[in-house]
Formats: sequence, structure tokens, C-alpha cells
Amino acid sequence: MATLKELARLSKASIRTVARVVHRKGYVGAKTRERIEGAIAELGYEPDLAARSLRTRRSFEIAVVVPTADEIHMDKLAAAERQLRGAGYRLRVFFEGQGTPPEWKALFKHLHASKPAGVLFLPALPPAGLEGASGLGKAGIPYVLMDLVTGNHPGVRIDRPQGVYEAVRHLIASGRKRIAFVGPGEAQSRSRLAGYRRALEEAGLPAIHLECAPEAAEEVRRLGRELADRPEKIDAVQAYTDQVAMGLLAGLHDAGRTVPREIAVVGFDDRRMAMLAWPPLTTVAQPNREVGEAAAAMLLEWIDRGGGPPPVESRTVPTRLVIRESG
Amino acid sequence: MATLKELARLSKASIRTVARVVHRKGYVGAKTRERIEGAIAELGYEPDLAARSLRTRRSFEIAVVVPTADEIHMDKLAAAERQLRGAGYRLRVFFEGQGTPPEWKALFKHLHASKPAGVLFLPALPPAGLEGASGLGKAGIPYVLMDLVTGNHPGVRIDRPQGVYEAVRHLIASGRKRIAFVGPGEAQSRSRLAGYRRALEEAGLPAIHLECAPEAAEEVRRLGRELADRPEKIDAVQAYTDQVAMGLLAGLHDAGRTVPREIAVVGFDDRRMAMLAWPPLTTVAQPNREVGEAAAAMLLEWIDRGGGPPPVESRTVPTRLVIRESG
DNA sequence: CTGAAAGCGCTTACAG
DNA sequence: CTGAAAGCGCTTACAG
Repeated sequence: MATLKELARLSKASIRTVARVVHRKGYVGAKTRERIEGAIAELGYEPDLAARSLRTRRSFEIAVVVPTADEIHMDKLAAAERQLRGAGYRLRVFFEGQGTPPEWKALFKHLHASKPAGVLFLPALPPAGLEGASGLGKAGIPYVLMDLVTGNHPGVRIDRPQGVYEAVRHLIASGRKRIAFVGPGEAQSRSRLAGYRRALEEAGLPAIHLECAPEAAEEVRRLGRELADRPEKIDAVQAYTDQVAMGLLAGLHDAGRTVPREIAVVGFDDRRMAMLAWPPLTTVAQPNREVGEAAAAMLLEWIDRGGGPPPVESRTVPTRLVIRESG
Repeated sequence: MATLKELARLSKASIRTVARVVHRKGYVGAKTRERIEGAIAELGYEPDLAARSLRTRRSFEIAVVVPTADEIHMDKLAAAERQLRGAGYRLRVFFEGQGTPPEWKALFKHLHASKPAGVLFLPALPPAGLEGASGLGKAGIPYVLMDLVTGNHPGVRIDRPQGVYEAVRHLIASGRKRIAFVGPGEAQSRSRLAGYRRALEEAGLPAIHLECAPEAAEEVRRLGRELADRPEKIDAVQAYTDQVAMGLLAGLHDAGRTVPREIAVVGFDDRRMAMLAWPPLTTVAQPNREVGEAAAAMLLEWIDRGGGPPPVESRTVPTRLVIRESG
């Protein structure tokens, strides 16, 4: 690969001057500049990032910690990468806790030692990861959480209450009166429950929280089978995720119920499968692209400030109700 | 961060000797070694990769090109990363062609210039990417395709014919006689069709290829609606992907058909949603972990050989029939 | 077996 | 405005 030295020789200028052109700063005589730019194009020069980081002691690497590699999170990451790449950074990914138990200690030790320009944490980061993230911040390594749920971290807040609020309002507007929320317990469902309860309260309708483990497909399906026979006379469900919604649909179909005529079902996430469900799922879409772009922007801003204290504000991005056929 | 120099000072040895301990090669006196190892632990030394690659002119980066970031491909990548990380390499990801049109030229220019230790290509790589990959190989940069479909490339071949063969055999064994294949045209479906046709021929049953664009959800659903009324009297379907299978299921349900009683449906991929379909989808599972591990192994092997010509052999990994309720 | 030294490509304070 | 030079941390051929 071409080096500054070769560039200098070819264009009969000093390394110093070539560097000026490469960095687009400092005055360089018009003719000299022209020669140098010609040489850059001719040799296809790209600066050696290893040398640059060795010299400047800064890195152009953004480390990305990926606790779960599902499509909605990868869409967020793809959007972030676009921005970050444009700003001259590269993404280095660490899958952690998939297939093998996570080794947070080793990972954070490595991150502290390799000093990336910044770190991006994808959802769903467990407590051990959250703690490690704080440690990075204290050590002056900027970081951003792609899904800020709780605690005092720089991150992007996905406005779940608002999306769920809209979804439940939509159910109410279409005449539903006994709307259940199906998902995990209070702690994990907090933000969705907030929107759910607000909509119901405004309409003077009762809240019905049916708990289930969202990953337990069989359990969710069974719940769906029994849903229509429950004493609460449920006529609609806001599910915790699309996956829960799909499990409920399966159970409802098992029991011979018609969706949405007897029971409406609304999901959350808008995965690609949502439109393939039967009936196609009405759901609250996560704004993956906006999340990625907002996270990238926050991280770049903190990096450009040269480390220091974390940004005070987190950004909140809205969710969006997507109406299909299930509710 | 600690440097070799500090380590040398702390352990009263020369840099050369410290380097020996770090690299675990060459003889070092027992006492010296002990002092040095103590110092390494105490300072939490991790070598500076920028300096190392600047000096050795080799990189410890594996570039990963990601044309589509869906969960099954990310599972493959996660498995590969585990192996590669263990061997001292880091993954640098490039999402290409998601959200913005792909810029293959710029990407490959960058890859040639930055000389990663190797490059991993995830499915589904379009022709422009394939061509660029060959170019890397010719320039001495090892690469592996995670899903080798066609052409002469080092890569992992997913044994689709065998999985589809098993699936169709399973359908035949359960009494199906008019088994259709639903998916895109000959070229794209070739490997699946091979397994499909072999099973049918062996049983003396007719092949029925119904074409559809796998991404066109509405079209697939319509096809599903009309499936049972077709002159071919179809009683089972092998779908191109789980997504096609789900679309067909939706259409079949629209038309009031019972699955699998009237028509059995088998998918391909075993996405996480497959078990959430109604009825839960019988499908052919891609061996994501094995694919990732095989790809990593091939890449490491080529890297260790120090570039040169590509490995002659591609590896083939088997697929696996997962029987649920839809067929 | 171990030490002193050169040099990878870059950036940048210092001269001229 | 532009040139010569030092040094980032590492590896490694060369001495001793």
C-alpha cells in the first residue's frame, strides 16, 4: 500500500505537506496541492490506521457489544454503522453470551486495555454489562446504550409507553372493553404497562395483567388457548412482544377462536414475521433506524468532546402503531 | 496502558526477554520468567495491537461483510466470532446495502487498502460482492463465503438438497402424494429443488413447482388461498423458506383449510418464529453454528498458510429436519 | 541465553 | 509556507 513517503516522492513535496493535504488543513500552494492530489488518486492512497492510532494514541474503532443478535437489534446496528463509518470509524463487534456463557470480566478488561474510541451496547444488556458500561465511562471511554431502560446512562430511550398507549387507544376506539396485557412481571414490563394503563384509565376501563415468560412458547400458547374462557371475558390483548402475540394467536386458533372478531391481538416490535402471522399482526414498531442513528450521533458527540463526563441527556425516539389485521 | 518497556523496568529484564514471555516462545530462565509473569498480571498488560500490526505488517482483524442482517445469519456470525476471538482475531463488520444502496467498489477498495487478515462474507452475497471476493483472493487476502451456492470459491456449503430430501421423504411417509414446491425460479431454488425432485422420483410421484417471489408477502398469501383449489390437488408443500411457509399458512387459513390435515406445509431455515407459527412449523434447520465454525476454521487455516492460493475444498455441513405440527 | 537498536507509517512541535 | 526529525509500542535480526 502507498505510504506518505511514496506520495511525497511522487509529488515532489515533503511528507509534512502531503499530510496537510490528506488532512485537509493548513495552507498548501495550489500547484503543490494539485500534484499531491494527483498522486493520492494515482496510488489509491488510504492512510494506515494502525500507524495513525499508534502515533495519536487514539483509536478509530467503535466496539459493539451484542448480547442478542436478533434482526431488530441488528437493524439498529446497521443504521449506526452507516453514520459511524461516514465519520471515519469502524465497528468491532463482540457477541457476548450467545452459545457460551458471557465472560463480562474478560470483555471489559479487554475494552479498558484496547481503548476503543467508544463503545455501543445493544439491547438486551444484563446487569453485569450495565455495570461494566459505567466503568468504561468512569475511565473516560465514551459509551452509549442503544436501549436505555433504567438507570443513569447515556443512551437512547425508546418511547414504549407512547406506542402502547396509541395501540390500546386504537383497541378502545374499535370497541374493545376488556383489554389484557400479556407479558412478564411488573419490573420487565414497566414501560409498556405505563402506556397500557394510561389509555385504560382515561377510558375508565379495567387493567388486566396476565403474566407469562415471553420466551416460553408452549406456556404462551397454552395461555392463548385458555384466554377466551377466562372469567375476565377478555376481548383484546396487548402482547409484550410480537413473539408473545404469535404464541397467543396459535393458542387462540387451537381453541377455535377468531382473531380479531372475538379477540384482537396487538404485538410489539414489528419484526419481519409480524406481517406473515395469521392474521397479519397489528403491532407497535420500534424505530430501529432512528435508534441507531441517535445512538451514533450521541456517541460521536461525546467522542468529539474528548471524553470527559457523559452527556446529560438521553434521547427519546417515538414508536409507531402499525395497523394490520389482528386488531 | 502498560507497555513492554514498563514491564521490562518492573521485572528488571530486557524488552526482548519480556517479549519472549508474552509470545510464549524461546527460552527464558525460570526466575526471570516468574518476575515477568508477575509484572504482566500486576499491570494487566495487553499488547498494543496497533503497534503490533504496524510492526509486523499484519493485521488481526477479520473483516465481515454483511449483506443482510437477519437472525439466522447473525447466529452463524456469532459462532464464527467465538472461534476467531479465541485465535486472537477481532471482527470488523461492514453492513453493505441495508438502508442505502451498496457501494461495493468503495468497500473493496477499502478492504484492499486496509489489508485485513481475512474476510468473511455472510449470505446472501450478490454477484458484485462475489466478484469482489475473488479479487481479494487474487490479492492474497484470504476469504471465505459463509454460504457457498455457486462458483469456485472457498466457502461453506449448506447441504440443502439433503435436508429437503429428508423433509419430502417425511411427507411421503406420512401419506402425501401431491407435494408442491413453492419458491422462486429454477436458478434460485436449484439446490432445494434437487432434494425435492430426488425424493419424488424415488417414490414415483410428480413434481409441481409453483413459482413466487419469496419476499412478496401478499403474493404468497394469495397463492396459499388458492392452493387447495388448484387442479393439481396438492396435499403438501415444501416451501422455499419459513417466510414463504408462513405466508402460505396465512392464505390456507384464509381459505378455511386445515393444516396439516388437508395440506401439510414444511418450511426451510428454522427461524425463531417457526415454532411460533400456527401450527408450529415443521422445517429444515440450517446448522448455523456449524456453518460459522466451519467458516472460521477454513479462514484460519488459509491465514495460517500465509495467504497463497485458496483452499481447494469447500466444506459441506448437513441440514436437519425438525418435525413440529405443520407437516 | 539475553541486550541494544532499527524501523513499521504516521503526526506534530520545532526550525528555517 | 514548508522541511527535517522525533517518537508512539512493538518485533526481530544482530551482537555479545
